[in-house]
Amino acid sequence: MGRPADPARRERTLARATDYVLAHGLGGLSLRPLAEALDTSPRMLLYDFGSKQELVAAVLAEARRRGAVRLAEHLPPKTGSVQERLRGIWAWISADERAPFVRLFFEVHADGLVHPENYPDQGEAITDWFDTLGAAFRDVSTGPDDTVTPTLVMAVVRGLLFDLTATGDRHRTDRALDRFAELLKQ
Amino acid sequence: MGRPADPARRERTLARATDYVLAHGLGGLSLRPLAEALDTSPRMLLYDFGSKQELVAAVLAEARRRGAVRLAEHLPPKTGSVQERLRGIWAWISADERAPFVRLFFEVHADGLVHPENYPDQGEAITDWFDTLGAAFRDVSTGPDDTVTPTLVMAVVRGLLFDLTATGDRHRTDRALDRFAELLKQ
DNA sequence: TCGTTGTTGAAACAGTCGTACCATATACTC
DNA sequence: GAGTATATGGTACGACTGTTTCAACAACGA
Repeated sequence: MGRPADPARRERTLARATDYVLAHGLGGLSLRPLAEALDTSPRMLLYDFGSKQELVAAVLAEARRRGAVRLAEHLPPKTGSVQERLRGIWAWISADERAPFVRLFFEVHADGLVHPENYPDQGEAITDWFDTLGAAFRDVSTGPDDTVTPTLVMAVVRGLLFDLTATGDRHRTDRALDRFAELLKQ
Repeated sequence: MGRPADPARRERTLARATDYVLAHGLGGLSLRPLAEALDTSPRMLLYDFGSKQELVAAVLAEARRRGAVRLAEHLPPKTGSVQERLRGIWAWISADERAPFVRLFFEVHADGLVHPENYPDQGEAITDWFDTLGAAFRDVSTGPDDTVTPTLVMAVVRGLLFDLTATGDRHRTDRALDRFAELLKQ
């Protein structure tokens, strides 16, 4: 009895809110401008998500879900040399289309350093790449439980992403990755 | 004639404000709490710095100045193997005492990605390590103008710092750096 | 039609923000 | 003392924040 609930509205809003956050960042996020960009009202955002904090949590979960999907779509190729695979990962993650994700990634990390209490699973966001990467670089690992190789590979990727996003120097960062690939081969 | 100006007050305030920002981060910085912690008033902060934006700029400049001094005090030892030098840099930069600097570093970078217009010299903060590092790792460089080696070394350090600050896993990150040092030696 | 449940708008609340204005106090020269 | 420049307190403004409150409307079953 009574009017039927419309769960699709929340999903629609969540999707568009995630777009908005990816485009504008988390830092200055405010309900009123967000609502206006989404053709809704702060009233409805709170109605659907309870509070701003819960909305942000939902948006971050959605962003991570999207990232995982995109990654799964891309990673399959396990063929080729170590260099080719490494270059493939770098080319993908450093492409302009990934820039909003990368930006949000860095923003969340930085905010997590100041307010760790808001990000109870910050560590997982780092280490959950390891299963995937460990498999992709099994031939240069020291063993099946080797976490050091994925750690180093991801550190290089993240460090170069940091450099690239700050300096915009594509040529230099590309060459540094090539250099690392050569070192790894030996 | 008239009351003499007291430039020392501004300097004192700047020093304490920098301490405060290093302790509390840039994100939620607000004049009133800052002033209270510094035993002054928002009125005086604006009197000395003109605006919040200029205050922040002054604080960031001061923080960078301090970091450069600390680095200069530490780096001199150019002796030892590549591994020893690399481990020395890592041990120093990843020490707990450097945590506030590292945190602010990541925070500024993330904010710079969202508001590039506020950080006209973001790139320099990355590349001005190169002269120092290029000299320190000359023996593994391909030439005197090699920017690839410093780029890769700093990427590893920053990437592992990212990992360490997010996961707190000292053991794994230390071992990853050792692994990189071995690769670099060959 | 009525009761019930979900949805939505408008407005207000209590708070914080950076900043400006106005008066006053302080420390100096003459 | 007067004159003058710096230093400071107090206060208020206008714009914003997340959130709440109250009312109305919409869609359904009985």
